[in-house]
Amino acid sequence: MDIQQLRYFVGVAEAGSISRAAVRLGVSQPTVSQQIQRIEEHLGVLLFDRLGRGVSLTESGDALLPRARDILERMRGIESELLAEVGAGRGRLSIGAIPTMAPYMLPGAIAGLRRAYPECELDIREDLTERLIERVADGTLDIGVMSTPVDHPLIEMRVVARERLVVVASSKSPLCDAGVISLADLRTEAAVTLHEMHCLGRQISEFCSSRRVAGIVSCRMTQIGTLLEFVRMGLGVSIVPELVSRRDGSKGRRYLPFNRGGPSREIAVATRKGRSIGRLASAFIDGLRSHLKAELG
Amino acid sequence: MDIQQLRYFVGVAEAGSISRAAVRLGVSQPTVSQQIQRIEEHLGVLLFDRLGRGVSLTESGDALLPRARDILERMRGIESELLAEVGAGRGRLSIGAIPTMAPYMLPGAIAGLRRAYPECELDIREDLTERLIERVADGTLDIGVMSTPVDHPLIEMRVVARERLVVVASSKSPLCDAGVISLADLRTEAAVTLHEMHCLGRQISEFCSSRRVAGIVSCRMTQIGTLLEFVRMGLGVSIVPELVSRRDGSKGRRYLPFNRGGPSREIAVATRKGRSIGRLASAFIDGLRSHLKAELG
DNA sequence: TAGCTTCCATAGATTTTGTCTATGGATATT
DNA sequence: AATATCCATAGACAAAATCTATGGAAGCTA
Repeated sequence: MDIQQLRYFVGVAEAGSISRAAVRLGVSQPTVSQQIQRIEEHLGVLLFDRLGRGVSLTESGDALLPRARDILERMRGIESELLAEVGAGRGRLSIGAIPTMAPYMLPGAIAGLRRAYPECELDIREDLTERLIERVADGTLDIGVMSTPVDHPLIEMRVVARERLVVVASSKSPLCDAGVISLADLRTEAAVTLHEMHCLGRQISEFCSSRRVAGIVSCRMTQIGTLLEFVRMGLGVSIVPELVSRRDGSKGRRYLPFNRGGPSREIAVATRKGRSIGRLASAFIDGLRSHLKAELG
Repeated sequence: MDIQQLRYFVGVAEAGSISRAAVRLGVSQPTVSQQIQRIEEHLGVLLFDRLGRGVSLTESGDALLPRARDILERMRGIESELLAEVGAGRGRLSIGAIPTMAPYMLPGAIAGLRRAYPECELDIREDLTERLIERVADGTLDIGVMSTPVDHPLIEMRVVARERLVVVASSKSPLCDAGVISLADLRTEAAVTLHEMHCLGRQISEFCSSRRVAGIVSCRMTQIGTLLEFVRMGLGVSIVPELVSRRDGSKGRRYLPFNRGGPSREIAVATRKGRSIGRLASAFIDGLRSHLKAELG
């Protein structure tokens, strides 16, 4: 049984006549006759009594009518509701971010998303780059927020911003007097760095070694928060992303920019290659980009 | 958009792959590909991302899936539910009967109907033959219970029984001694008869005049009940249908059959010509027929 | 009652649509 | 790098929906 046939059936029931229904439906009378016959044959019951002057529903036809109307109604509703629903951003978006970005970027980006699509469901996950890449590749995550470079055949990367790295030191440190840091300043400082399980940790150590800045590394932390505590206690200086400073209300630390050619990292969004970007995902990326633009200039 | 297309869509969504879905659905892979494309074109959105290794739902596809499932479910349900509903006799049956039959026949016939189809809705109406015929002809009534003859181009009559008419007299009447009445007996009796607005009234008066029995008609009643009261009070004898006697618990009256060649009336069911007889209507007619057979022999 | 109109069903032609086979290009898998 | 898998396209074929033309039955009108 076919949608078209149901349409004809309802048409005939409402018109009370096959030929009148045919006119309304914009087809020829035999067409309607034949399709009605086909439904009747398919169901094995007569749906209309042919009365010479039009037709009238039989008991079975009467039972079918509301169901047919219902289905047609739903079919009609599909398109508009579908677009409305997608447009309203109902639906789920799963986002992953690396630990050195999540706390500093997601809240701002998500605030923008929620403003545009209040009804969306979000699923947030924090994990290391490699794990995030796997999840995006296998479809578990829609979006991964991380740093470049990432090389995976199934992953497409979109760079949304660049974030400078800055030096953080105890307020009592003599480095603070300079106001601006040059690479040479760091050679003599004790340093507290992030563990290399984090891509940020690797980026910093690569940067330092490439510039021949082999500071005295005393500790490898797994969280930026811990790192900051060590710095405050004067156990060394460190290098952290610029956004960390925006969030730090403590008086015990000072953040010092590099003078020029200082290190930075790219903030990028990873998606599954070939997969279309939904409106939610798209809105999130936009929100992230504009949030970072506002914060980082 | 087509049911078949929705079926393919759901199939692909469940299989996660067009070719696997094609196998499950028992059609070729290009068939499914093409129909999916057709829906996408029709809706103007992509429903699947082609990932090289199978496909996966887009945001829009995800929104469509539950609706598509819903519609398919309802389509699948139509046939079985329809037959079940009609089979269960859910639905309405409107019955009309003439006043000289309704109280004596409908209760018994309807009892049988309700036993078979407890869920049916009944709409009972009592009216004179002419009015009933109109209602049946225009479809307001499904069934009319009345007596022959009826001649109307849109009405089909089914005789279901024949009912003898009997004489009713006061217990004190000398007629009671005979036990069986001959026509000659009536010539000398005062008679109370039914108004000729009732077909029964006309039938009786025709019968009498054709047999040259011109009784002394003292009154024309519009209800059999009233008639019986007059008889009990000894104001005359009357002729009533046999079934009336079955219902009469009073000691004040006696019912006396005619000896032979006595009057009778046909009990018939009127339906709209060309209109199919539903299960409820059919069950009612059967119930009426068997009830009358039991009561009248 | 005769004639006209309306209405539905049927038949055959035509077009549209659904489906198939064959094939090519793109993407994983070994 | 070779192979296998998967989806898209093209062309052929078959099924179906639809159309026009026509016939028969039933109401309406004079």
